[in-house]
Amino acid sequence: MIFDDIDKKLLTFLQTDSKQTNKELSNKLNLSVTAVYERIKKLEKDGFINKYVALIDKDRIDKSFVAFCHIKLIQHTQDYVVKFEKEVANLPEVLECYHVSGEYDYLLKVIVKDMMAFREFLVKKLTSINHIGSTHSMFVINEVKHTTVIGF
Amino acid sequence: MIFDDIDKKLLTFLQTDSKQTNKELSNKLNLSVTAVYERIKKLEKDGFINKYVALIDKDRIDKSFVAFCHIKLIQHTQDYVVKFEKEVANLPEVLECYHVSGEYDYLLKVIVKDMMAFREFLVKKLTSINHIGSTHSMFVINEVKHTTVIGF
DNA sequence: GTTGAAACAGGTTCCCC
DNA sequence: GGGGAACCTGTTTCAAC
Repeated sequence: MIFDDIDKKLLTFLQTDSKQTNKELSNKLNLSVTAVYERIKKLEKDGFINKYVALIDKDRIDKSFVAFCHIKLIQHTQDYVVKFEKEVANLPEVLECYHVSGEYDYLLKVIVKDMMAFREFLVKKLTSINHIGSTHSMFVINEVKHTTVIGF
Repeated sequence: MIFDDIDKKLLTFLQTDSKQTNKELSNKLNLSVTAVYERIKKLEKDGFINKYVALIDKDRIDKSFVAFCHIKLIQHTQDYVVKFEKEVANLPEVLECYHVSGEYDYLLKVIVKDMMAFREFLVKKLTSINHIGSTHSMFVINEVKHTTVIGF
């Protein structure tokens, strides 16, 4: 299949604002509305576009506290790993969880109301998961950049 | 202003899939289409919803390599900090940049094609920014969870 | 890939309760 | 504040080039 520079531009536009009309996009891309429509459908069908979502203001809904948690497991048997990953994925406070290289096994991005809520989360939810060896948390002092737009 | 449980549910639905019709949402929320429409407009106007975007498959566009970089600055004068943050924010490979507590000053989420591209990025772009003292990179081995949905 | 037009669906407005 | 119907804008399909 063909995936050209116009598709790349189109994806960039849609990653920035998915509520633009096909007419607006057709102007920016110097294409007809029909061509834009067909390209978008192709990008959706071929799995380039996963989904369309609303991004909300975390401060506005009282989730201003962001922290990153390093986690080390006690053991790394298949059983332990699978169970840990499953339980972590089910925690709504955990937006992201990665298995990473380095001293620790996992890196988690956690979002809660405030420091107190974070303490709650850490004690009641996170460390109550079995198999966790040690954790190390970093608090976000300031968000310098945060985008969902992947550039080309 | 009022921000009730229905609004919370609505935000959760929109964070998951913003292409749902108001009719579908009205069914899920047991409201009329008009009520859904007005609530969404209110949430947009009041800044709860920042924007609507398309989320794309990073592997599909050859950006499969994700790394987190810890960065320590040489100095922390206002000048240095402002300049560093500005330059980092301009790098398209950097999706997220946080000023964090702990041993290092910043934590960056970087996305590129592969390990070689990451090396390029590190040597040519990141460390060519002045004022950087030291860096420490963690590579993502596996993405266990990655969502943009902030829960209530 | 383009244009134009027709058909349709959904968003938007208004008036009612 | 919510519901129903009319209106209007954008999407979708299709034809012909």
